[in-house]
Amino acid sequence: MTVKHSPEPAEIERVLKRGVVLVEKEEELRRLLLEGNRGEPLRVKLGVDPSHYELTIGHAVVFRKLRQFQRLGHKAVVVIGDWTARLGDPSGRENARKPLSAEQVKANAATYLDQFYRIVDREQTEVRWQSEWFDQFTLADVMRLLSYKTVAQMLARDDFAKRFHSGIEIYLSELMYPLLQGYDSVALRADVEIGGTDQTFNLLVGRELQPIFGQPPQQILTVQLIVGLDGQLKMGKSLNNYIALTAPPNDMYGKLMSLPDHAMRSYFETLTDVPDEELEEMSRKMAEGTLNPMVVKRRMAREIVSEFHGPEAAQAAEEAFIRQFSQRQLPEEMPLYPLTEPVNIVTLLVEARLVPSRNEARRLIQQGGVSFFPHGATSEVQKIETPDFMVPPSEGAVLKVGKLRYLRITSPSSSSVQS
RNA sequence: GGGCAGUUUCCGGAGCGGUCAAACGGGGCUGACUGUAAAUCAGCUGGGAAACCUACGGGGGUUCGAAUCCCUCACUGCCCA
Repeated sequence: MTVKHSPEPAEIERVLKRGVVLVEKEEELRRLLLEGNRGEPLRVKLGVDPSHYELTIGHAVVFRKLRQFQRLGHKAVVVIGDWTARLGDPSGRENARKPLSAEQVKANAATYLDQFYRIVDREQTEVRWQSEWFDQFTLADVMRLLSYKTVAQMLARDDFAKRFHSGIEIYLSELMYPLLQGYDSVALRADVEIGGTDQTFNLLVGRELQPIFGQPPQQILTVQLIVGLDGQLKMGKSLNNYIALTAPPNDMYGKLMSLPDHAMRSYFETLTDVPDEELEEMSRKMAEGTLNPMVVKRRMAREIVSEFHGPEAAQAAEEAFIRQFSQRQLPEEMPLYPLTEPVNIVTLLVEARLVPSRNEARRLIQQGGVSFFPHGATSEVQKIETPDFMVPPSEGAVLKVGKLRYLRITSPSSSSVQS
């Protein structure tokens, strides 16, 4: 692997600006990217928290940035934070987390990397584990590390400060977190570290630690965190406002369409390669009222789904979306449920797992949220008004619960004939 | 080491012996409107057909009856040393 000989300045600017919030010493990083690092690829570090493995498209923002570095010929260095996972990332968190078993960490890391390699080039990636160096650490090493930072410096970090002032507990182990993560940069001789804006403090600690250990300080670059489906809070699994990185195309498309308009710009910037000039123009036209935001959002959804699943899948997802939601037709794909004899609606909804409890099913019926299409797409809609309704075992009949939940009835005999 | 305050349903937070599955807000869900947007309006939001069961940090008690009183254990915050 070699560094690109004459990297395009425009490409470099894109790496430095697009979706980026902060570059510490931008000039230095630009120079490294332009002139190279004495012929060596830069080692671009990303810390991975193996207590999470269900990734969201929010993670993809950082991954894409990493890939941009790779395209310039640089090397991704991934650190699996098996030690820091035991402390729990204090970022925006309130409760201590249970420590994970070694096997769990390993399994999580494997799942994480599978998803990671959907975006980042495996060949240009080096994977390392914190335990490689921290298992060797002695108490003396720990003490030395602790002596480099003061309490006041640690409390400068805004989430610590907030917790401290509002009387929420902060464990000493949590205070170690930035130091351990920072030391990773030393162990790896990182040239650059990237992360979300919530990692800024941790990245800076790495930068401060390296010179103490006789290394040049890493450059740091943070990318925007995208907001979740609610349009307010950052996307996260615990907030249940996320789109999974592995979400199937139709699901991903639909969720993207449900984003509030104001979130579109940052999604475009961080998850697509649509040029800035085009984005400017779209913003302008929307402000003038000559361009319908819905059209823009479709473009956004298409571009992003295409990033993860390719253009054909994106196109198909768009068509399915328009059929189902704009034209209010039934979706083509839905779960099947075999039925041989009439079954009570409440029982069916629970057994088909469309609803978590019988009370919930009854509530939905009472609220007019359940409807029935006796003959599938071609038939009339029938609103179910009583929990005593019996669902007939008619092939192709469809149940709709709320806006998104569907079930198609099949009769086992006929489906076996078909197959 | 000592003193004080606290631990409530998904989250925040009321409740201070029965009328508590628990006010209110947030979130979520359903419906109306719509561009599956935002905003808005209305309703619902432990399980069970019901009897009733499970829930108010853990355990034990007092009482006809406890989220509410007592003891104890655990955890957290604050103050003094």
